[in-house]
Amino acid sequence: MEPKKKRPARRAVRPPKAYHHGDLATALVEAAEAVLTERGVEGFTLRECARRAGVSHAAPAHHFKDAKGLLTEVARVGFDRLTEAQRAARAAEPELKDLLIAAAVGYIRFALTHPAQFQLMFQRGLIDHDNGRFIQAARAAFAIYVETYSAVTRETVRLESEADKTSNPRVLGQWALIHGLATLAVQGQLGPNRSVSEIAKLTAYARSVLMNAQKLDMTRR
Amino acid sequence: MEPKKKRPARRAVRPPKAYHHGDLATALVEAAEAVLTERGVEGFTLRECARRAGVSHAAPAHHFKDAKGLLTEVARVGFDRLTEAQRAARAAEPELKDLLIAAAVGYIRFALTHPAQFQLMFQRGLIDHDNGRFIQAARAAFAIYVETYSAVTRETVRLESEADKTSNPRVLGQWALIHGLATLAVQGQLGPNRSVSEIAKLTAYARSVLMNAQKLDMTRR
DNA sequence: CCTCCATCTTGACGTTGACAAGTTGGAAAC
DNA sequence: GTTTCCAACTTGTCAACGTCAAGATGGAGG
Repeated sequence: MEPKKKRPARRAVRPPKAYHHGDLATALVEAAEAVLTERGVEGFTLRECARRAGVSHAAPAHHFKDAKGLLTEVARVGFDRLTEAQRAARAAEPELKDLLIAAAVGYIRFALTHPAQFQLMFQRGLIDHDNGRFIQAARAAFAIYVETYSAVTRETVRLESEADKTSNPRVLGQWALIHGLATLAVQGQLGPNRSVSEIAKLTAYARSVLMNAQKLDMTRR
Repeated sequence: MEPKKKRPARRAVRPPKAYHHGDLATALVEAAEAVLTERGVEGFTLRECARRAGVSHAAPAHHFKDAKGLLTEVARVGFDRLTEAQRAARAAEPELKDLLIAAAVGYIRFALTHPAQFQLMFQRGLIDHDNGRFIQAARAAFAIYVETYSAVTRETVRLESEADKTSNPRVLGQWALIHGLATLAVQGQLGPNRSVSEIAKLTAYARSVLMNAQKLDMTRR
């Protein structure tokens, strides 16, 4: 990335900042993201990431234990982005009643614009699911949605433990609907996408599906 | 699969039947399924499959072009099983109004009992999505659901082209909901599963979510 | 200036998917 | 019933991968 900004002569003491390379950890994460977008999840290679970062093939081991470690970090960043995507989409929506749909569209748009990352984030085996920071990031992404749901429906939904995700069938149903739409779209099961116009069309579809579901939800309440 | 039926002395001319090995193609598919269940999608190895089938590492190439070819066939078989699971679940349900939910539970139960296969079936990059037989099998699994939906709701839904999947927001929404539940459950996002009792609990949850959704759907109609 | 250690490199090992070339054995032709 | 032939399978090889071990390097702290 850009060269380190402050105190070019002396680097800060501890945190992962400037070393011989500059900041290999983040450089590797960015390289990994690029590889994922270009070659997909199954085309990911640790050595390729090292190559793009301009270091030897064994260098990553000093920042991430192994390939799974790097991928876990990439997934964590992905969840942060997903959280932010929902937050931004929600913020851009003026109508209170459409907040949930806006967040959902943000969710789906993220999935469609970062398909490989999205696939990685929800894939067992490639990620260390015991990593605390990863767990926290993943939970935050869901929490945003619960929070929005709560705001729109006036229901008080708290997310205290993992089990709570399954405790409210209404929230679970909504989340599953959105996640299902996102995964089906990403995997091309809803017809070929890729192009920007197709993505727009799909989010429009998603919007109508969600509108429908929510209207029903409201009708019943 | 079963040994050739006619003319035990003489093998039929063309179709993949008994060779030196017996029926390597199916043996490889079965080995692949075993590897997937034991080691997961990312632990899959062509050579391991060959080993389990008792042949050399290059033997699979004569039946499947490459690893992707074998995995595509495994995924195709998986879709056949998914179709059958839905059909069986539906057949066991006496109440007409609950047919759709029964099929959906069959869908989710399949996903939970064959997690690796399910993940493979809906994963880009590992599968040849241009393979005709695969496409047909995948479409059939969805067609079962559309058919059931149609039977329950009296709506006439035809599945003529790929684009039709996205044409009816009602069907798409239902499918997405179920698929979302299945994928989230498989990836452990709804809490740890694995155990049989957990699976039962999850399908019960799914049933209630679906009941809720369908009741709303009915209310509105 | 010197020392130390995190960072990075070099080299190696075992394993993988794919390819090429050789072997085998049963069906078909004679 | 012998021969021919070719699909099915084997052996050998290659580049690339992830991981480990051991060496090199250079900036920070003494």
